Amino acid sequence: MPLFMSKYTNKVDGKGRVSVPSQFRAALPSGFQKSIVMYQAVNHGAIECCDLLHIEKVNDSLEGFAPYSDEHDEFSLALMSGLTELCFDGNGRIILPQDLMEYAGIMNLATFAGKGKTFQIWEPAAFNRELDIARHKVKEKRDLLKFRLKTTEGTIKDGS
Amino acid sequence: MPLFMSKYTNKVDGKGRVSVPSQFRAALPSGFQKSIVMYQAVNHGAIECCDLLHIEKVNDSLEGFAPYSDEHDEFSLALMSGLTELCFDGNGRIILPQDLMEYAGIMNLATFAGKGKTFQIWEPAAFNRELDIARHKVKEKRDLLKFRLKTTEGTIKDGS
DNA sequence: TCAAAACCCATGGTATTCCATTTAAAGGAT
DNA sequence: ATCCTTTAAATGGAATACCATGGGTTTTGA
Repeated sequence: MPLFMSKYTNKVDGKGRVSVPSQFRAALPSGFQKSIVMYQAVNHGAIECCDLLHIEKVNDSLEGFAPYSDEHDEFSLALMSGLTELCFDGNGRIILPQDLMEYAGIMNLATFAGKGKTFQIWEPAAFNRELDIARHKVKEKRDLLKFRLKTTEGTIKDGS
Repeated sequence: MPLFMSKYTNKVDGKGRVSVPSQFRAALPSGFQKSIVMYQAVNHGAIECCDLLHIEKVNDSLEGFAPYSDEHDEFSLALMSGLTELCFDGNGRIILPQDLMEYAGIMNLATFAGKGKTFQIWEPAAFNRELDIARHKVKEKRDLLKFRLKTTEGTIKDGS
């Protein structure tokens, strides 16, 4: 499974265009390489991004709720209405929506930060601050991370 | 699988015409791109919309009830009699029915909000209020959402 | 006959596509 | 390792196509 990793800072032009790093584009699942989906990150002033396949899985999981239930209504509205699908132009660029740029405080530069199955887009200075904080948190809590091993059956169990 | 996502606010002209966002029209299943079906949202003062294929599936699911049972009677009547099918004009617009506009409190602007397999049409201010509520509910209930993984056989089982 | 709906065309703005240039990375040879 | 060549990626700007919107005209059906 290809993962989003490393970080890249690219320019945002007057139209709001940015090049998505080619490594990130290459990490998109086959059949889903035409676009990415983005939304406000829940815990930070940043843009969170993933591929459309990931969104389809989330949507499928909504079927766990009865179709006319309050929960289905609340989750589908809150999750799906906030999404934006952006297709790449011929050069691998997207146009950042105005509201998301403002939410993240992005002006002329955008930092793409890999997070594994997703990645984020930050205003560069804000990203550096947050990265610093995250590293300190990880130092404190490092013992909490446990490796999980995949068995051949595809199920998951705790490793040693 | 195409999904309705993101949100768009369009004008309603004097004739009650609105452009359905092109992204939503493009998300309609092939063979069902001439019209959409709408009805009063069950839980809110909003218009709920979907494609005709979706309605056919809902209708199929009514066969889970015995043909002359009370439930079959109640559900089929309640769900199907309130539906309105609206065809697009040459520019991708529909004419909102008067009663549904009043039910949703829509005057000059209409907000289209994607919900995955369906979407809703709201009076813009009412939508913003409801979105805020829905987001809070989701934060409280977020543990209820369980990812569901499709197996290669096409059946669905709970994942971890 | 009248109003509502369907159809048609025109416009302005926005988003998409295309091409040209610059910059950076990768590979080979000295 | 250094320099040069080659390729790919990122950037800038212009041309094009699409879409939302407004208005008008014809058709439909009550």
